[in-house]
Amino acid sequence: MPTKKSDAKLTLSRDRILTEAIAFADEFGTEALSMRKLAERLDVGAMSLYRHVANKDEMIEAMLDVACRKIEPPVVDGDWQHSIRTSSASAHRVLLDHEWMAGEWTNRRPGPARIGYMEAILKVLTEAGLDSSVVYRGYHAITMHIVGFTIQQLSYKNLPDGEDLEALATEVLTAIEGADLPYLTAHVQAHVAGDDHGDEFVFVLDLILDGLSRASSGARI
Amino acid sequence: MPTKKSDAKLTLSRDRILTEAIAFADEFGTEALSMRKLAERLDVGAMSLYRHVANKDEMIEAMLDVACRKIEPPVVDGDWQHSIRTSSASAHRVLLDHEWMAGEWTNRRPGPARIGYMEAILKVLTEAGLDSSVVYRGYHAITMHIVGFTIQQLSYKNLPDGEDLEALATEVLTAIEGADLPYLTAHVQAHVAGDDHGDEFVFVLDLILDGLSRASSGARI
DNA sequence: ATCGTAAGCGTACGCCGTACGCATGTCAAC
DNA sequence: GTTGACATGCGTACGGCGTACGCTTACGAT
Repeated sequence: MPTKKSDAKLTLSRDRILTEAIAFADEFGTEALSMRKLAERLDVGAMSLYRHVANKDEMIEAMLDVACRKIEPPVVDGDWQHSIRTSSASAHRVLLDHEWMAGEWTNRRPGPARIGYMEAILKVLTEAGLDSSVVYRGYHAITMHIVGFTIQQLSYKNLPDGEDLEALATEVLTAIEGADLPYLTAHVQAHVAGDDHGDEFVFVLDLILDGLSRASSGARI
Repeated sequence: MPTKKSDAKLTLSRDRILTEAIAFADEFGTEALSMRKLAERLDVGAMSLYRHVANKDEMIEAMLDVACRKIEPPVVDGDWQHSIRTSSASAHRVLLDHEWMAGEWTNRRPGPARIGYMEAILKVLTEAGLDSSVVYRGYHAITMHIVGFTIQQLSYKNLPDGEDLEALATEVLTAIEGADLPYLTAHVQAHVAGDDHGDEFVFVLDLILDGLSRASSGARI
């Protein structure tokens, strides 16, 4: 036990814990993340972590919020649709960089960074002059699209090549015997053949944005 | 230990296990569900369950699929939008009846029932004459909306009265000091005041459906 | 030199999922 | 009726988990 402590790691800190926890989750997923293993990575005892985080749940919420800071929120400028598109692309990118985020996003309470992001979206939609009911609903449609699309996308991307077909075959066999699923088969093949998921993402997003602007000037509600 | 065994519970079976597990999850959530507690409810030893389910994950997937059977899939008739709307309302209802479902939906592999549901949606969209790329994207947009909307809806409905405001206040204080969040505040108040969530659900769904039919005949892609 | 305080950590408790192998009830074959 | 195969239920135990509790140590202020 050295008297001077500067021999090895820097002193433990909340930031260091969260950074390492995010790196761990990026590599192995939040399911595999345990306080003991995280502490080992940081060369400290497990209980030392609890000086800086309240408990595991609070830590994961904090991880989520730290990662959320990397999302560029939309800004109010002339073209609200462009602004939302740009910010959504950023969010999509971040969710793909940290594959554990999308799953946690739907289950955890928002922290400061995510609250700021929510506020920014609502502000842009409101300042764009959309009807308040359209703002209200549009916010949900946009955020749901970002997270939902990413989740679906990640669920397809586990296997390197055309091994989705194997997965599909398994599913077909598991399903009602003798049932063939022509439409699903075509859908999965489209997924396997599909080159550019970014465009898929923007396609549906634009569909939502167009619908919002139309709904706002129209007579609906 | 009685020689005759018909004195108490019927014999254990996969169906009985899944039914009880679903009831448990409905009441306490999947997070609180443990094999030991489930076994206790069924008046059996914990390890007995493993004669009928491979492990906990497989059991939860099976629970999800059993619950999925309650969703009425869309049928091919004259009005594809009406058919999708009706089926989506059914799915929405089921997801609200079993609050644990939406969270698991995004994280688990689909079983037979859910595969059948997927197939039915794809069939309806295809038979409606939509362009194949629109089918492909529309499927995602629709299913994402159903699950995503329900998740958001459930996250707001935990507190009985206007206690959302308390939650918001906490969040505001947690966020950057001195930052006020006028747009978010308005949004939450709209949520609290909002009477009919069913209409919100249909509003965004219609927005998607309209966009799909427009995208199909239009020049996009 | 002393002491208050905060940071790190060792131990232990009560959960969890589940591997393993034994006990028991059922039923077919003789 | 006996036997043996087989499916079903279960008791024990292992390793891992989150974390409560209280001790040790380092260090800055006095």
